[in-house]
Amino acid sequence: MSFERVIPKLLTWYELEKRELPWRDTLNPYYIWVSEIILQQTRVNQGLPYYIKFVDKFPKIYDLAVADEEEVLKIWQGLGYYSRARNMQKAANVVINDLDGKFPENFTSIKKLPGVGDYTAAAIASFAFEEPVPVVDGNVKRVFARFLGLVENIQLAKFQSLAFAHLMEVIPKNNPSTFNQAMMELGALICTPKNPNCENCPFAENCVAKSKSLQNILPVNIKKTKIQKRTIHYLFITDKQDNCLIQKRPTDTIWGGLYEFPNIEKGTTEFPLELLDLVGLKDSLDIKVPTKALGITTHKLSHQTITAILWRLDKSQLIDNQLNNRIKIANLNNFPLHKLMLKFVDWIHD
DNA sequence: AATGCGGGGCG
DNA sequence: CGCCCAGCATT
Repeated sequence: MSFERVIPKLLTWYELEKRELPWRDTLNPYYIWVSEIILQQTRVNQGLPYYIKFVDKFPKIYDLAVADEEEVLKIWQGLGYYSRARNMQKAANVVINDLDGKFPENFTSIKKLPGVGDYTAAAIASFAFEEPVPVVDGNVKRVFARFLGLVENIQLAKFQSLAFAHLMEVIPKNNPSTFNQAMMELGALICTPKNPNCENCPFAENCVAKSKSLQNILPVNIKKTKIQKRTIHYLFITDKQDNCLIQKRPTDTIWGGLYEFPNIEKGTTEFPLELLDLVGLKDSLDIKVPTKALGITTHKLSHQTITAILWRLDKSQLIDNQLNNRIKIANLNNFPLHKLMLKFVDWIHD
């Protein structure tokens, strides 16, 4: 069974079962772009409130281009993969400054924008401009592998290009956007990673995986991510005027561009004296080193498990150096903070 | 081709 | 507790 012949079944199913989502109500490439970036490696339910906040704060691409990076990161706070937000602002500036404010209108030129790869370029080009180029995301790869009974690892670039090439041949020239949406929707609602709902699948009679009872074996999805363990000591240091010190993370690390308390990474559990260096207290002789932490927590990410220890120190006066910003404790929440920092802020306000 | 990059929800 | 999500940039 060729894929092409079951497309009508897919489209019929989609019209009946599709979800109402705000970015499906627009042809504005800017809004579609925003939604696609937010949804990268992110579930619809998680991304939805961020989409609403984002387009409310930056209704036009110009608003995004001229915003402070910290404003953008503040909207993005808690969503993760923060390079997405930084790249979006770069791309917005490319459009405003180099492209005369006009969003690019075809796959190849859209893909040149920072943070836009094959998937996102295809999504925007098809949804906003009806260019017949297939989207190949995790959903589509899963549907494709099961339908054809392919046993290759869907994580490999080879599989990606195979699916792209194959779907490029069959994607309808008429209304390719609906085809793309439908493929992803099928993967999200029916052809799910675990326990796919084959009884209600429009492809049920034609699916190789189902005919061989391989629905729960396929797709082969091998990614070897070794989870790294780290311990980070954070310092909540304050003065008599209710100031504290925070610093900005460099962009080439986790949480790039977000703010946090001064910190160092060290495997031990007692107070690390190196923390004093960071806040200009290296030569102070009158420091009473804390023996008990204010709190300790385990922060789990998909690629590392961080043991975070928060230490509290009071000084009559704080020194803000190159590294640190001295801010009011009450103003912490004006800065973009990662989830671990938000945990700390909760502790402090308790 | 492999790795780093968040956070959350589900079985 | 492991899996995986409307992926991309970098090496």
